[in-house]
Amino acid sequence: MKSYLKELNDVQRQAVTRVDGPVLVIAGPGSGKTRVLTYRIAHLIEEGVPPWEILTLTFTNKAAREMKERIANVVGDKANRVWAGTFHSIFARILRVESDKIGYPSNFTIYDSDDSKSLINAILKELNLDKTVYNANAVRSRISYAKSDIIGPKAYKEKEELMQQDRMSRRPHLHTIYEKYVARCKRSGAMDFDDLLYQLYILLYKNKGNVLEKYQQKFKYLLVDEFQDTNYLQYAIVKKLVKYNNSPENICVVGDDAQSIYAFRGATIDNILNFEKDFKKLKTFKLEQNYRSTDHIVQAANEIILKNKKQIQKKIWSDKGEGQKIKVIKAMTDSEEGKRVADTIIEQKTRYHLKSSEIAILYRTNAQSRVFEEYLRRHNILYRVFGGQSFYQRKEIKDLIAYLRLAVNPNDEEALRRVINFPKRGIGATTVEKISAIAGETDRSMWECLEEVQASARAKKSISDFKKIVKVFIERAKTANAFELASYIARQTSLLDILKRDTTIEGMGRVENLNAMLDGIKDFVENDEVIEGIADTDKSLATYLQNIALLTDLDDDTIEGEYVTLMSIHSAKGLEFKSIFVVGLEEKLFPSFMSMDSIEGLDEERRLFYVAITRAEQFLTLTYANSRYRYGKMQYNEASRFLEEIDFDHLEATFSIQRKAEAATTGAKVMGNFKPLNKIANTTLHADPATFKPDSSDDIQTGMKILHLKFGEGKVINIDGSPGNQVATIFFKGIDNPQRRIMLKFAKLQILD
DNA sequence: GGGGGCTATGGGGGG
DNA sequence: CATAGCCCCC
Repeated sequence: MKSYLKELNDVQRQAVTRVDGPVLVIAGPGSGKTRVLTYRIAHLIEEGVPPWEILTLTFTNKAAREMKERIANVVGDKANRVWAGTFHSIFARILRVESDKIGYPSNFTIYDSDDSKSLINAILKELNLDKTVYNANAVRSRISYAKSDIIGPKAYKEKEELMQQDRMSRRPHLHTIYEKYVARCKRSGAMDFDDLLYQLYILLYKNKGNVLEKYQQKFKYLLVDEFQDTNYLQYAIVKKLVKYNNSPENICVVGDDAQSIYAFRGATIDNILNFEKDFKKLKTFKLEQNYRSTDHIVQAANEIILKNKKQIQKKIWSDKGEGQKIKVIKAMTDSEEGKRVADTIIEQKTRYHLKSSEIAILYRTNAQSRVFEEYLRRHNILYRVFGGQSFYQRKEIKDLIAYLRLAVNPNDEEALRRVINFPKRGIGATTVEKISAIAGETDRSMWECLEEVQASARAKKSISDFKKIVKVFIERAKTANAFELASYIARQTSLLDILKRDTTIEGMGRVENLNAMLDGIKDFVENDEVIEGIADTDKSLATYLQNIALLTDLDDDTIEGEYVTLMSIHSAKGLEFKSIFVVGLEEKLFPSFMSMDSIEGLDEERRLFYVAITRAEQFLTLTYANSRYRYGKMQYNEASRFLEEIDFDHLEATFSIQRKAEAATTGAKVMGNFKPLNKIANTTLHADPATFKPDSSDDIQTGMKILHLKFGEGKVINIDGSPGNQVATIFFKGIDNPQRRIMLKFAKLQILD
């Protein structure tokens, strides 16, 4: 047996060595999914498959990069020639080569979501539609859904169901916006994120020049990671590539329905379910052993996911021992939550010698990071925040990028609008709208009709000056490399000088950012390492721009070191840490108020919670705050229902005792919120003064069941304070504020057992 | 056309 | 709280 096969368990090995025909791997968290994928690719190569005939599609660049590294560990340099990347980046690469077949230039611009939104807002204005009703985000997600279901503007209009929904949500003109949006992207030579998939599908579907057969031949083996997060469109493309007459159907998909957390961008679990129908010769493997977490964590995860309706039956298990119980921290305010988490991190670092890099704080929304940053800074703990605004979304960076985009593709309207009057050159909103109107009437890009506008002599002069400098950029782009051009533009447009005038700390940060951007471009140009095969050796500015459009700051692995990781749960998927803090476990925050009104929405939130806790190897801490600042207002929150869904046995004593008592008085572990008790339960044992015999306070110890003359039966949770002044924290079930602090030297307590 | 200051509004996850 | 949009004045 090949040595790498010995590193696999039986099921993993079967999944790796079954190379021909369709394979589905259902992989629970921590079950060695990446190992199976990478070893499978390595095995294919060892069996003689040329690496460039293998296509691996992932969701993040990070996953793709990691996979290549791990394949290289087994097969060496050949790993570089495997096609491995995100759906978006691989498809963008193909579209760059084939775009002429669907009427796009090869130097097409990729619109990010800000570009899409601003285009939608421009269209709303032109159509005179109320932007509170036609909210740009809502419109964008509607268009995105349509594309993900392969419904173009024309088909959209003909689908009565969709039109009905739009009328119901008082957005009857949505299809018009969609139609205009698509037209505007086209005439700008731009594709949004969904287009990278949608247009590739169109390319394969139209099959001009037998481009479909070309890629069916090219990619003999296909692998898809995180298959549960694919949408209808992605699956349709995959099928186009591997399902045809006499196809060997060499496709392997890996996924876990329980970790599907991207329904909001069109992902559907149906793809896993349909997979079995679409590929009759399918062989399914289930990876159920968890190699990551200790048992309390694994079992808690199992219990939680059971609450969901739809799922593929599986039971995840671990042989790592029962491990630590899950700690629950209840804080009064968000600020206290931050403090207690920082304190706990210090404690874990000293008591268990955890390194910062082994710890992560995970939250539902990126906005929650601030308090944790504050307290970590106070404690001098290094941290790094992922997500939120990425480097390339900063204003100063986007401004420079907009000029670069124009130099590559002057039809790019969003770029043009962004910089036509920045820095100020006297082309105001009125003039821009006039240009836009001409463009709309004649269906050309704004760039093409710049000088046809009726305006004051001064405005016309400004416009022709603007056109002149952009033309210079376009010319230079043909000969100069990306770095030379970018530096030239930064100087010529005085972007850098303007920033330098701002001497505030933020202003200086912006100068640094712009310089860092220039350095980044320099790196891109000067990195002349040529990797044989398909690896990117294209140093053109167009390629650079398309690359960075698809980067997130999760992909920035240049910063290495000892820091605590702060990120959203979504971006933590696929990662693991010794110690995980899942924070902000409150109703309306997690689960999010946006998802609370439907079962499907709640189920997805629950899967998200499942993903969150299964990131932990040894320590899991769940926290919530009674009140927190949100949108500048104080909000009062109940603890998340998800906390209730974990069996008490997996929780640390304090919290589980409290919860047990509450469950006893409320009658059940019902779904919903647990509020402070306000009734005295009739089951509570009250002390009878006649038979009450207090024991000596010196004998009271943590964990004892005791009887108190006034409060009744209780359990000692903790004893602290200096000798002679000891204070016991006792939980009395069935009274208001059940947790009481009692001075032992005065207390009259009878020990029950 | 440009700039400052005020008010209203939205508010999630990401490629 | 952050941002967009508006009004007003230069």
